[in-house]
Amino acid sequence: MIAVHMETHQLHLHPLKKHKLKVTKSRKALLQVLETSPQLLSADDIFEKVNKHVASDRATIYRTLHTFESLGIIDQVQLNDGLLRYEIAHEHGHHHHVVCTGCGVVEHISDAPTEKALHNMSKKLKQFSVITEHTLELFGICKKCVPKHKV
Amino acid sequence: MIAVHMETHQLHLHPLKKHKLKVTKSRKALLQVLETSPQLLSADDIFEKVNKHVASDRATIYRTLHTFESLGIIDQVQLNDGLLRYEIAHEHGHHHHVVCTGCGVVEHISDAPTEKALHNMSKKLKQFSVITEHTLELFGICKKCVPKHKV
DNA sequence: CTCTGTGCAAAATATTTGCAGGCTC
DNA sequence: GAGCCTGCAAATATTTTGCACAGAG
Repeated sequence: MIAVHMETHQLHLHPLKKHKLKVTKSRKALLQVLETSPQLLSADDIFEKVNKHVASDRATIYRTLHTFESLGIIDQVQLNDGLLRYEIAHEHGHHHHVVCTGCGVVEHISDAPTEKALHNMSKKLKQFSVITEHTLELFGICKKCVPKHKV
Repeated sequence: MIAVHMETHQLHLHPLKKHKLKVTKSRKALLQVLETSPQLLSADDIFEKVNKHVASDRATIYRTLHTFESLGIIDQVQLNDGLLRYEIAHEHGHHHHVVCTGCGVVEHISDAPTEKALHNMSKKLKQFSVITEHTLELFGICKKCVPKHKV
């Protein structure tokens, strides 16, 4: 148990020290919030959750998010509501999300056949010769939320 | 030529009369702008283009976009910059976009193999049993813009 | 003439920036 | 102690809303 705790602790501090960022309460809390969230969080979601632990300011949250994002500690995701959402950066590179419209829980996906189909399709385009990136997000109802919809 | 012009004219008026909306200068101009644009346009893009033809107000543009969207005359698209963009509603149902990061030109795509791959993938999800929708946008450089990037 | 649509102004929402003081290293 | 971070407040950007008047049907 102690080992597990220490390991988790290391994970929090590591990204900060690695990038020569100062370890502050606000930054630790923000990382903690993102690391433990099963959902993608907006800046305001993060602001509220962080403030349950430590007093912080929206400006600080926004600045911290920018800093972390440009250093690759976290990733931005644009869903269909116009708000930027954030998640801890995945080491495993390219992936997409399935988002529950009931509770917001997120499942990560990385599907070779889909990527291959996209690649094939891109070769058939009339006006384009180079595709540099793509966004793909799925929306559905997770197994825990299905019962609620049946009621 | 006259027939073509009349047909175009009919296309502008038709969606408005069909939904019992009053035909005003602002609405005609907004439809004209969207119909003739090779790009997806933001509210502000539309505001500026409309105002080259007729004097209009941002509030009117926003209200008109909401009205048209809820009646299915136009579609909203969320790209990766947080701004909602609009296009004339396509009769052909489900489709996606390829957007040139150079000039913004858009090509529509509707690819059966990709949709099939997505469908297959959705069956493999651990936490989800129902997928209701998805967003998919590709970004690249169109053939006209490729030379500019080589310079 | 009636009622929808518009312009103007103010409010609401989301994000950014300047500056002085506080905290990490 | 030096310089990065933060809190506060004000600025900016985008979208929404209230209201009185204008214009389409």
